Amino acid sequence: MSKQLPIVAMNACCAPLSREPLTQDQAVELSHLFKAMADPVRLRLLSLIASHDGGEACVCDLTDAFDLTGPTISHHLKVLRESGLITGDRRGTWVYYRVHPEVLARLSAVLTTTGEAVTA
Amino acid sequence: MSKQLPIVAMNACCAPLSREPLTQDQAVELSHLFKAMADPVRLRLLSLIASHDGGEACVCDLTDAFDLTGPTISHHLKVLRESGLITGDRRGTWVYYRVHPEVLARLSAVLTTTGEAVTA
DNA sequence: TCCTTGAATTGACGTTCATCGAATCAGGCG
DNA sequence: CGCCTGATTCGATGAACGTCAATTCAAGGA
Repeated sequence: MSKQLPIVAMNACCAPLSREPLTQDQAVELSHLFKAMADPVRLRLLSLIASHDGGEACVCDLTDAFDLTGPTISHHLKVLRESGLITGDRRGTWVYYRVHPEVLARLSAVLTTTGEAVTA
Repeated sequence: MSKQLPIVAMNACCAPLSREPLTQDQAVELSHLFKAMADPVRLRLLSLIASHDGGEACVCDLTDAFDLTGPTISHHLKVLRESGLITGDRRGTWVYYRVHPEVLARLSAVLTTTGEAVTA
């Protein structure tokens, strides 16, 4: 399920915000990523996955960390998945998620205020 | 108008996402900032202001860059302002906006995937 | 084969959000 | 003072979003 990188994630994006104005297209592209992170539950999911041992976490672990129903967690994971921030991988009964570090790094680079370029 | 930094922006935030799981409070706090950037218009506003000569831009310039009405631009600027990403400063007839580089830098640091710490 | 457990999908409901037109506020100038 | 221009606020409307209960799907084990 969803092994490949969504297109949106790959060409995201551009020079640092403070360097030159974003084009309309770049802004739309970036907004999808920021929208995916614009929710406390998804931010915690992201950090739970990213900081988990082995760089991956099973849905069962994630669900326990919240006071929310399974379907809701599943929904948020889908949003993160479709934005290209994470990938899911079924192994037997369980599904494991891991983050795409390059995408996170790209976003980090876009927000950079110093002249530094972050090579992914 | 709104010269001081909103509280939300100042203690945002924390170790990199990949280092350790965010607390509920940290996630809520960060989500406000990401929500403010989760819109193409606001991203372009932010980059227009940040990359403008002298680090500031007048609302009149900003409005011209979009196919949107004045009130709509004003609304987006308010969202950015209340999130702590920018400040507005009235000088005579015109209002000039500039970004808070520290806040952007903080966000960038949170998304960092390498072990690097970015000192603001 | 059937049943059980983990995860995703569907459909519905209430809330939040982007956008606009109209009205209002803030300064400068005649 | 009265007007004009730039910017914000207010109120309304339609779309997008977060959440849940119920259902469906996937993979193992009896």
